[in-house]
Amino acid sequence: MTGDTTIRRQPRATAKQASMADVAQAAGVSMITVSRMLRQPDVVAEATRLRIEKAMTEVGYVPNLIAGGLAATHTQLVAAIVPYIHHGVFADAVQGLSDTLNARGYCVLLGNSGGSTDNEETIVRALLGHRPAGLVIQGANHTEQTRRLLTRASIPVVEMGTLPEDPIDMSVGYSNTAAAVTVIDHFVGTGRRRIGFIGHASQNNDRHRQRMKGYRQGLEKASLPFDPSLLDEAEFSIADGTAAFVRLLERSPDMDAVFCSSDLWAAGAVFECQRRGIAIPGRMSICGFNDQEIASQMNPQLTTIRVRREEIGAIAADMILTRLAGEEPASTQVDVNYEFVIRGTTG
Amino acid sequence: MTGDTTIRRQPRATAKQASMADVAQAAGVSMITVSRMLRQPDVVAEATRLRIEKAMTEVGYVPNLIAGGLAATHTQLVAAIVPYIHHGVFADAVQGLSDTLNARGYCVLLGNSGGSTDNEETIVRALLGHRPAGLVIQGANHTEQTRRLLTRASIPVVEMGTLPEDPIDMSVGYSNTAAAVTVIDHFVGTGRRRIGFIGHASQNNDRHRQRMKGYRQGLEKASLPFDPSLLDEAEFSIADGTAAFVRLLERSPDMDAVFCSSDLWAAGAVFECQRRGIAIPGRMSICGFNDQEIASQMNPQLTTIRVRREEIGAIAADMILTRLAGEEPASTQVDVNYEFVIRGTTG
DNA sequence: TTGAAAGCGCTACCAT
DNA sequence: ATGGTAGCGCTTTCAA
Repeated sequence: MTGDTTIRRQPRATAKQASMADVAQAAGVSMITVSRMLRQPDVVAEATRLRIEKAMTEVGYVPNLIAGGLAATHTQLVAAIVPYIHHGVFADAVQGLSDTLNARGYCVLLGNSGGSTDNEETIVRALLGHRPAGLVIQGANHTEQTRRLLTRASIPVVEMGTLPEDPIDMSVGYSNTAAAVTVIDHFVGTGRRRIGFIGHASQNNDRHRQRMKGYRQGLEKASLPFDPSLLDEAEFSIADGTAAFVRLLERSPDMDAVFCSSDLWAAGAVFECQRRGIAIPGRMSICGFNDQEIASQMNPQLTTIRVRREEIGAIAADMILTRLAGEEPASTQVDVNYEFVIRGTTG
Repeated sequence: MTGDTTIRRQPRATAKQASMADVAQAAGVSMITVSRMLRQPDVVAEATRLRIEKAMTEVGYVPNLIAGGLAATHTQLVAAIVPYIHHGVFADAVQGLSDTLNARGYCVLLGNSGGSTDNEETIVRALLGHRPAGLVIQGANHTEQTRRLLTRASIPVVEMGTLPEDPIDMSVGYSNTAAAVTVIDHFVGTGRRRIGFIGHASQNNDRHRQRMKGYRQGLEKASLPFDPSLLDEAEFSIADGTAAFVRLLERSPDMDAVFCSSDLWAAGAVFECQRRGIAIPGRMSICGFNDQEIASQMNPQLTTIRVRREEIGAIAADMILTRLAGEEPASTQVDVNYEFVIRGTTG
């Protein structure tokens, strides 16, 4: 709180960590042999290896990946950028990414954009500073500058969660538009005519924009009119879903179905119907998106679009890893597809 | 991509990223001036600064933090280790951590332990290799070797989510035991005598162990017998909560209350009661833990223990940051406390 | 206010 | 199978 100027090297006034040189000395070999043992153990003689291993535990050696990264001009880091890590939908993908990467000795450098493309640009720049070996980013909606940074970095990049028309590099996702059309088809097929839509407010959210597009396409297919009063928006919470649903109901009391671009919002709508005694799916048909756990557990169970998010993360990791191994992935634009899960809230 | 031997400075096939030297040259100053401009802009003359800034955008410079970290022997990285990032409870804390850290120019290096202390040790070692400036870790249950690694690293360490008896360094959390006692007191006070408990199977999960301890203390306080047939375990899902609840009910049909060490399990129990027509809270009183969003949104709303998880992450970040600034946090063992939220599932 | 030299701890590239 | 020598791109003294 005070002492701005005085002591400079106090914070890390610490016993130095053991370096590779220490290990080498303790094992009676040269540094490079230690280095090799770490990266290509087979090349080193059995006896030498044992001596080095002993020396390493003796001095408590933890390899300095920073120095290694500098020397090798590539790190063991993969950057992952999502809007919010505390949203289950993104966290699932990061989990899949992290698990796959960890198994191969890579670590995840995490970035949150907060759902803003400007923040995203800032965070991309910050992460790139750490010279990650690859980068995974949610969505395909980025600033021009972000795209430029990513291209210039000349590292493998994966956009996930969508199928971008103009990908930066690789991508893994599914068609949000097609998924939305599937939902509307189902509503129409079960006799619904006044179908509402709850999407996300942000202009930056390409997933929700595409679902909205699918919603409109679905209506057109069925020659149903597009009515803006059947549209509303929410943030990422159950409560917001409830609020949007309530507004919709006030504006359009004849609404007989609602497509929620998130299970949380759909759950909010279902809970509200229960409170008001609105019959589901008799009077109101409700469909969510994502197949988060709540969807299959609540009563009635939610009809929704299932997306295997951890798999998306894992595939993204594999693509990065393949490129880093100097190979080319079998496919650089992977469609993992979605699954329409019909349950109790529609019919 | 070909030419292995010919050209000298072409190790990676890519257009080289601009370096500080490039910026210096473009701006007509020495490298060190560029370096200074980045770290202490006030020291550099206005005119020089402008020239350098222009040069930086011209060449598209992204500072190499790896090189910087090596030279400065400390990085802009803070490691965060949680059991699973896709569990909302942990993701919330990481979000708070990440936001606070990002604002100060630090990035989060993420590690998942998968809930195993052995994995945790592996991941701690891996993350430490990147020489993070600090490290935040969930819980206080670690292997001896992990503790040793963390101590030897001589960086600020924060254990979060509990109040450890024997902290490695700093900590921020709350008393899981006291929270559990509070819940049992409430059950007893509302006339319950056969109180069940659903905890987590893992021996590595100290939070749940402590809640179990609180459960037993609460029973003792009320002179209620401890009955193992009122105990069951679950993994982290609503469905698991349902399953555990069902088993409990079969074993002890006279159970009149259940304390679930996670809102998800409590939700699973509530949903099951709804299916079976068991009256809540009349016949069955149910309490969760965490106050996740579902708790306040479902019908009936869940009685639970509220913990401000994002705040825990933010406080952890602040403690690390304070230490890195060479100061000592006002308190190194912070109790953020919990809040007992009584809602519709008990009474 | 700016600069020159000397590494940070490791790996790449050649030798042996 | 093992080692020597240069750097990787920056920051840290110390000087000017």
